[in-house]
Parts: sequence; C-alpha cells; structure tokens
Amino acid sequence: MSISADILRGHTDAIILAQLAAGDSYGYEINKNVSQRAGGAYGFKEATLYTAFKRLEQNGLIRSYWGEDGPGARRRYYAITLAGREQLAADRQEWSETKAVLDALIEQKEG
Amino acid sequence: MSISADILRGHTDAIILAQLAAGDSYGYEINKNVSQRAGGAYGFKEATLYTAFKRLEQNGLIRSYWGEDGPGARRRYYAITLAGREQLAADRQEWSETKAVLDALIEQKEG
DNA sequence: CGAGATACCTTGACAGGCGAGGTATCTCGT
DNA sequence: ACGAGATACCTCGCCTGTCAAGGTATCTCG
Repeated sequence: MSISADILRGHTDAIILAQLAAGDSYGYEINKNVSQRAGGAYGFKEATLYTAFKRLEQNGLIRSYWGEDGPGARRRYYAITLAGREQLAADRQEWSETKAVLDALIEQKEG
Repeated sequence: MSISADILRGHTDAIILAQLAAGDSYGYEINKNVSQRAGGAYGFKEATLYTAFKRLEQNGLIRSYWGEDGPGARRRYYAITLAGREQLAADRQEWSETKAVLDALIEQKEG
C-alpha cells in the first residue's frame, strides 16, 4: 500500500468501471483483481468499495443482481451499464489529460 | 477547467511545493503560473490555495514573509524549506508510481 | 469445534476542496 | 472625480469521498 488514498481519491469509480467493462464481477473479486493489478501498491478499503457501488448504482452507471445460490457466501454481482461505459470513456480521457497537466506542474526542473 | 477537482485532490501541496522549488513566490503569482502551465485546464480556487498555504506552513514545509512595501497590494511571499524539498521528492516519486498503477487499472483493454 | 478465508453491509468521524463573502490598493477610461 | 476591473489577501461553513470500527453469515481445514 505505497500509494496514499487521497492521491487516488476520485479515481475509485473509474477503476471499478474499468474492471466491470471486462465482465460482470462482485465486490470481493474486484478488490482482489485491483490489488493484484496494482502489484500490491494499492487496494480499496471495504467501506470505500461498497460506498462506491451504491453511488455508481444510484447514478445508473452499474446495476446489480444476486448470484445463483451455490456453496459459500452469497455474492452480489455488478454489471456496467451503457451510461457506465460512456462515463468510463470520459474518465479515461480525463486521466490522460490529468497526466499531462500534473507532469507539467510537478516535473523535476534542473536549475 | 476541464479536470475535475476531486481528481487533483491530494496533489495541491505537491504542486505548490514544485512551484516554490523554483524560487520564492506569492499566492496570486503561484496561481497564475499554475493555470498557465496547465494550459488553462486547471487552476486553484482561492480558498483552496490559502488553506493549503496554512497547512503547508503548519507542517513546516514552507515559510512565509511579507514582501517589501511597494506600490500595489501587499504580498505574502512563501519559501520552501528543507523539509519541503524532501516532501516534494517523495511526492514526485509517488506520482510516478501512481501513473503506473492507474494506467494498469484504467487501461483500455481490447476484448 | 475453532480459526481463517470468503462475502456482504452500515455508521460516524475526518480532511480537503470550495462557494460565498469580506478587506484594501492601484490603474485606466470617461 | 468616479466607477470598473485587476491585483492581492483572508475566513466561514458546507459538501463529499475515504475509512476505522463494528456487524452478519457461510465454507474449509486441522
């Protein structure tokens, strides 16, 4: 967990949408995938994750359904909506711009 | 102002430190420089700026002094401290890691 | 039968961003 | 002489996202 949460603040929704764009998934799995892809440098706290799901669903960017009853604990699956895909595209665009701007503002200058 | 504020949240201090690393400056000028370097895509709100100055000074990362009395409104100048330079180096490192992690998490996947 | 993993969820506190409002000085056009 | 707009500073209180802490239930393995 080498990246502080405040730095990632505001990217939570985009990260979740990006995971769901690859296929339906559920909270625990999404979180594991994120941690893994981040090389252990970042992971959601559970409270953050479920707060985000609620927010995303209220905004119509994802929808949810309970998984089939099988062995193990019940799972709530999430699926990205069309509006969610549009939001994700916008988020990716914004991230691209953010990188350019922050690189310009934080860059190492030799003086 | 195409980049939303939440995305930049947490980067405010690093941006200010980076400006001050190039030389002492004052609020209004820092803000102008930031806007200009960001190509108009981002700028601090005044309240954000002065809140940040106070926070940074309390944390010993910058110090301040009133400029010489000349024509025009008085100016409070800020200077980066040694601790501030160390923080800036850490922030730059973190930003570099953040880019790598977010690129991995938000990337466009063709499936 | 207990520990640990899987899997979900809520509450309340905290911190940063910022809209709105305020003060004072200087310049420029009329 | 006067008003508008730029320069330059500052504070108060709200909003929103994060998260520590706490809670529930199921399955596996020793």
